[in-house]
Amino acid sequence: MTKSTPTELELCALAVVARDGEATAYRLRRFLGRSLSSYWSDSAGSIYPLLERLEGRGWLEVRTSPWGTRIRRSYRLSRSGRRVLRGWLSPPLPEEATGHTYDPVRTRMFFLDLVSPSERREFVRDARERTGVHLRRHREDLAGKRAELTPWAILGREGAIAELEARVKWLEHVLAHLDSAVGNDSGYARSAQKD
Amino acid sequence: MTKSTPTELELCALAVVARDGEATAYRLRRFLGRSLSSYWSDSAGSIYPLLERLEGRGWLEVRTSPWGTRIRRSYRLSRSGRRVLRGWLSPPLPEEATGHTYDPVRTRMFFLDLVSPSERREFVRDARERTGVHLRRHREDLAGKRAELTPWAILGREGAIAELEARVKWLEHVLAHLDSAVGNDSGYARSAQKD
DNA sequence: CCGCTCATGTAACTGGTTACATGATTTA
DNA sequence: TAAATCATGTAACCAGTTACATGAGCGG
Repeated sequence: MTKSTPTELELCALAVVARDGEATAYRLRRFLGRSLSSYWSDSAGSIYPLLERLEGRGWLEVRTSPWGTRIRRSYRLSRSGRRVLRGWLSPPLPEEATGHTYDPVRTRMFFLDLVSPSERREFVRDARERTGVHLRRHREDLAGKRAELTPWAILGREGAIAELEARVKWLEHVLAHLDSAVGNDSGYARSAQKD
Repeated sequence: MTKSTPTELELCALAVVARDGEATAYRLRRFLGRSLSSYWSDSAGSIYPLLERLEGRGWLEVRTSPWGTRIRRSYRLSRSGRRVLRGWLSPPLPEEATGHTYDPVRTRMFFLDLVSPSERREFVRDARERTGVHLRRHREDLAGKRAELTPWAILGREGAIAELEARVKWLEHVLAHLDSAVGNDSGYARSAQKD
């Protein structure tokens, strides 16, 4: 029936429409824009075509109403859209969805031997520092909004915090390793010349 | 000088070339294909144009040699490529790089009230189960290869394991919450009808 | 000489980004 | 009434995916 598997952004859009009963492109943009994650973008250039696409696939129904010289489009979940959404929230989760996520810091870690020991240390320290900032921001956000959040939003945020905590701990583990390991810049410098 | 910030895949390519001294598109593909993460793809359609692009920007130098009727292209890091690579591995890390990662399970968690309590439970149980499988796979992989890995590869893998452990713990926390919270299907069914 | 792996590509497509453009409504 | 915010879009571009196509070298 439906060929292409929907993207996460598309599914998230369906979920927002379902949660709110109905939604406009603008509402969806605001929702996405409020996210603390850089993964979600609220650019008009992605949202407007996306909703048209979902309507084209029959997952959303559009209701238009005049609005000055323009047209206001409000979307509701169709029956087949509901089905897609339920599938998204039901086992089995796709294989890739439960693996480790993509972490730019971790990727760089694999290649850290390409720079000098002192640069490594600075890199890891910086990473820990900045992750700590994100962590604090998340904790404050959760503390401040706790009362107005649904249990699911709270659990979700706790997940993000747990992930950040794990990363800080890991980076401290790396730092400890760096301090204990042999490695002085002069030794590196010699070998680096050769390459 | 250089307008567009390079993608992570491009930077990773530079790093692989630097690590190996020189590399062909095929070597890079194999490297990417071996990754346990679904983030990295080894499709020819991305790799070959990517290396051409990097050469066009002056970050890689190509050395061609005849190979039957075809041409073999081997890439080495140029001086400016080395500079870009060092920037990648030096503070300050970009803001987005140190935030929480994109986690498909967590995203779904925010919308879990759209399905019934029993479906929620099944979803979370499935997620925990599958994350556990990934975790075990990673632990085995690390145990098996530890001897042949560089310290950086080991630390990187430990980071992935730490992240997966944190997710399992979080999902168990969610599960405990589900068990303790009120929530029976009949109650949900009634309110779900209305929407 | 057959099949496998090593190896090199191309073409069509697509989802998302960036940058631009503008109308309607509310608030100070 | 001016500025801010709410709201709706478009067009050019681009990285990466999917699917296809094929040559080289080697072991049985």
